[in-house]
Amino acid sequence: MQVECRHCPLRKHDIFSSVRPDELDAIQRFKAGEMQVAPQTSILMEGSSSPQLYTALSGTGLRYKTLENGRRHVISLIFPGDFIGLQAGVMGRMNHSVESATAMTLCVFNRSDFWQFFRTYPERAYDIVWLAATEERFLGEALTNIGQRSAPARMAWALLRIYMRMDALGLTRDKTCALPFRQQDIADALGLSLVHTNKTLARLREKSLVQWSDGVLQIIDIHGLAELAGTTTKPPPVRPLI
Amino acid sequence: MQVECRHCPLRKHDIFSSVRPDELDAIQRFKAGEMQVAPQTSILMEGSSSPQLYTALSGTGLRYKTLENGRRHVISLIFPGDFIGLQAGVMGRMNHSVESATAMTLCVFNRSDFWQFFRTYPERAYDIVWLAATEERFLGEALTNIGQRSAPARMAWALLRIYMRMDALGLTRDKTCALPFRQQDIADALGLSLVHTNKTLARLREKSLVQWSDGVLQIIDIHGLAELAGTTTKPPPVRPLI
DNA sequence: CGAGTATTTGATGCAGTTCAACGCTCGTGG
DNA sequence: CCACGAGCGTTGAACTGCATCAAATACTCG
Repeated sequence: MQVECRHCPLRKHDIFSSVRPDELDAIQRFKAGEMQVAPQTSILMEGSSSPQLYTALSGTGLRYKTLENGRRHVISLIFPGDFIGLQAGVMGRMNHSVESATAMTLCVFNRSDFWQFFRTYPERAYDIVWLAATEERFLGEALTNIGQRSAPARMAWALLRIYMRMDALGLTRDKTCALPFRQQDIADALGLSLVHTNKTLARLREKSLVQWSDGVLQIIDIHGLAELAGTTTKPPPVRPLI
Repeated sequence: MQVECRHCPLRKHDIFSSVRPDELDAIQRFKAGEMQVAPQTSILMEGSSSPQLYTALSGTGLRYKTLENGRRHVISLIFPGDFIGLQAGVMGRMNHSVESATAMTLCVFNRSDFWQFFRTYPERAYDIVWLAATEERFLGEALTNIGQRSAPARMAWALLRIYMRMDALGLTRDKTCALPFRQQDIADALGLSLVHTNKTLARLREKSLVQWSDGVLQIIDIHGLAELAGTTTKPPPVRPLI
């Protein structure tokens, strides 16, 4: 049985902005269905023109690009509430691939309804621009992180980002949250080799900043981590949920 | 004297999609004025909440972020036709700074009119999403480039990108175009040191791929360059112009 | 129990950083 | 009109953070 939008479990979190009931109904009508995917399942492929767009309801995933030489770069991680496939929605084809890391539940929208929805509900259209601008902002930060910082700083930045986002979704307890990725995924996201990623993690562990093992991330010294990362521990901004 | 939108010199280029006359009038009304800036002038500051948005009419600039440690990362270069300040437009404040590289002419819009324009002209609102999605796409590519490729490949990718964009604007002649940046700017964009950037450029020159000196970029072997960069020489897609 | 996958650790090498110095051009002021 | 300094490009030398290679240790699952 599908979740009705007005009972969407995500909306109870403060991180998501509230919408008027009539607009919630509009989102409900826009929603074409739900989809369950197993871990490590391909959701969107680079170059493909998917007829569907998604919003992650539960579970985590990752966006990545593969290169001619076989390497890949993980562009960003996907958390519940993230909108997936905007590029396919407006440009017709994806420029990166999307894959689940854990089992995921996805809210499905038809691309063919996208324009109609966009035109009819300008406030929601604005939300979509907001999401796109926020993603742009994130990517700019990630670019800066990878381009200018050392491996430990990159790692600290990434782990802190992940933790703050999970925290905003109520998915943390006692400075601990699930981090269902492989070290290889993080390595590919930070532009580091797997070996060096592992050694960098070991150093952060020795310095009593974080602990990550068996898919569980524990923040031990959040301020030390933030200082190393060169960021603050400010929670992510309130964001729209489509 | 200001340029009227319907006589905008940029629109004659095929790279920009055409709009209906009545919509051109709407853009004209949205336009609040024009601004001339000297080279190396700050246009938007990170953290500021600018009351204005811009479109570059002529000249080039760059977006960058500065870090606590004094380093900076150049997120992207700005060419004529680029929309500037979307983040300030939708989120109220910029996450990066914008600065001119050459003298620039900017088309000025008031942020206070933005929502009204957005709501009234859904096709143009859609264009804005398109621009945001395209920027997101570019940043994803840049991230992949910096995260996974060697210095020569990064450099080749960047120079090729720049050249293709300039070409689409009719700003090239005989495989040659102006490239009004310092080596330090490119270094900061690619996450390389200035010294290594210089040496990498020297290597590309020795291999007869490109030549860049005195602010002029000359592509000598575009296919060799594309191969090194791991990309194609496909021209950038047709894009909207606000 | 064996195969496949993920994590960990050690050893070695190199791509890229950092430090340092020099040349060129241009603007400024004596 | 020349001296000086600032900014940018170039080059050499030394160092190092990270990649690469290699191999051992878990762990899961058929």
